[in-house]
Amino acid sequence: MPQTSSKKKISRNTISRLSLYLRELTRLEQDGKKAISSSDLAELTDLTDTQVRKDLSHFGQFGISGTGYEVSKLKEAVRNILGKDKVLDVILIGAGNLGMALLSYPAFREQGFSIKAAFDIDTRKIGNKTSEIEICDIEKVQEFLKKDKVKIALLAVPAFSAQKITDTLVNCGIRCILNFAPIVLRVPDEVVVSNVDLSKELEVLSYFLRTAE
Amino acid sequence: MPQTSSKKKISRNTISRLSLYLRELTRLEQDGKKAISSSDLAELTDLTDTQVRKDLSHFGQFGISGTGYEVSKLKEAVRNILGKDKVLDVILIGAGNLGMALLSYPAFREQGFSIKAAFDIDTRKIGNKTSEIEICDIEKVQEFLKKDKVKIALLAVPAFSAQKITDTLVNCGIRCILNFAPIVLRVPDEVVVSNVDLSKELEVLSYFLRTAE
DNA sequence: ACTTAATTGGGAAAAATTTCACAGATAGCA
DNA sequence: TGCTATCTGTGAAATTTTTCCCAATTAAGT
Ligand SMILES: NC(=O)c1ccc[n+]([C@@H]2O[C@H](COP(=O)([O-])OP(=O)(O)OC[C@H]3O[C@@H](n4cnc5c(N)ncnc54)[C@H](O)[C@@H]3O)[C@@H](O)[C@H]2O)c1
Ligand SMILES: NC(=O)c1ccc[n+]([C@@H]2O[C@H](COP(=O)([O-])OP(=O)(O)OC[C@H]3O[C@@H](n4cnc5c(N)ncnc54)[C@H](O)[C@@H]3O)[C@@H](O)[C@H]2O)c1
Repeated sequence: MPQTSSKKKISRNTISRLSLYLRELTRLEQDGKKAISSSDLAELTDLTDTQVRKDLSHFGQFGISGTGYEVSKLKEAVRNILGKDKVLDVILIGAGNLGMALLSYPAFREQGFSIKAAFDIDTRKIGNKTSEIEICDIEKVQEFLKKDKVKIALLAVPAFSAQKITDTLVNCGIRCILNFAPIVLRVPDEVVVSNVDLSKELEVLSYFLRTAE
Repeated sequence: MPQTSSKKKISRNTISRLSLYLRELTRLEQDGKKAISSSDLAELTDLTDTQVRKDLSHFGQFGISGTGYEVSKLKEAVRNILGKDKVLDVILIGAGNLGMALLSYPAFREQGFSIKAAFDIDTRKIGNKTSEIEICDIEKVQEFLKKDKVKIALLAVPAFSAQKITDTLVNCGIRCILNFAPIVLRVPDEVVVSNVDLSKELEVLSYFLRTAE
């Protein structure tokens, strides 16, 4: 309702596709490519040229009729749309098998995400250090968020404790959660959750495998 | 075009939601709940009651007017729709940080997925054993798939080698790929790919964080 | 047996998303 | 300069997805 900005609402799928464009544009720039057409970008992302143009058109005009898009200019534009002009700080909750994989994934930092802190409840893990990040006691997360206004949390704890932690995080100012636990989190309207649900993905594959036969 | 089965095409999103229903129904059954209404199931999955009923209606009539759904009956029905009446065999390609997390995740087996084999190219990893699964030389994957007709692969290799491995896997009969590498895979029409793209998810959160301000 | 309340299934309407189609812009070349 | 190729941006149309709505069904209470 209080849509502060003047823009119309953009769907999550549109934003997901922008992320794909950004990835390809980054590669193209590294490869020294100067210009690209919507149909070539569509080819790279397995979409259609009109889809590409329509997606971009929600945010402005970035191309030149007859010529296409300048790679580095479009890349910057998409980066800005996605809010990647600044480094994006995140915290990690749960340094188990999955959490540790996330912590030691160098591409996050390269892509402008910075894991500022990691928290766990297991005393055997607290104090360990990986990739410059020390794992802290989950009890300290409240205190941490009072000082460091991180807005995004990666949630990699077991399902049974995910909701409780979520409530704490939201209370401490977390506004976005990337949730790996197989549970539908309850959050206030202003908090955004993305779910990474591997069982769901496998079941989708299972369904299509079955129906293809 | 050659739509073998008589059914109309069901969207991926519908199937994703069925997976959510299945998860909740499984919990409800474990908790001893006998019956549930579409609106209660919607509440649990953060959807609407009409969405739940419409999704199910594509596959038959599972409820009783005025009463709702019998939990165990609906659970079985959804399980069958998703092809989970049989154990689903998968292989893992790439036993790095992420691959090892997948390998040691017990919930997959509990949910009817079975990792039959794991493959890597790194000689330091080949021969190691985790959760009863020995990591094999990737060179052996072709041979393995000749004997074991596994149809689903979890692909957790670096992006630069993902396409090449994919071509091999598809040649050897793999029909579904759960891809963790940040790349759009090229596959023939009959092969289904699901992408788990964490950077994409984070960028979606970044966008919504920015626009919420 | 009758009434009331709850609930499904599915056609119809509404909303959202994708695709179509084309005017207008640009570059290359004769 | 004029012609042709190409390509964008965007309303309009088509398609897909979601929501609305209600007749029909069931259970429970009186
Ligand atoms: N590992 C996988 O491949 C995989 C796949 C799909 C989904 N998941 C999901 O991801 C989540 C994490 O999986 P995992 O394999 O890393 O599990 P894990 O058990 O290895 O790690 C969970 C970690 O969370 C910590 N923890 C528990 N309660 C906590 C709390 N209240 N506060 C802070 N930390 C807490 C534990 O000490 C542990 O270190 C789970 O919800 C799991 O279902 C994992
Ligand atoms: N770790 C994360 O948190 C994370 C997050 C997002 C995406 N990803 C993606 O998931 C994939 C795996 O990530 P990771 O962190 O496990 O990387 P990793 O480097 O730890 O592991 C990759 C593994 O693949 C193996 N490999 C390389 N080429 C191979 C080949 N041709 N055949 C078989 N095995 C091969 C390597 O030996 C290594 O063991 C990557 O594409 C990465 O971009 C990882």
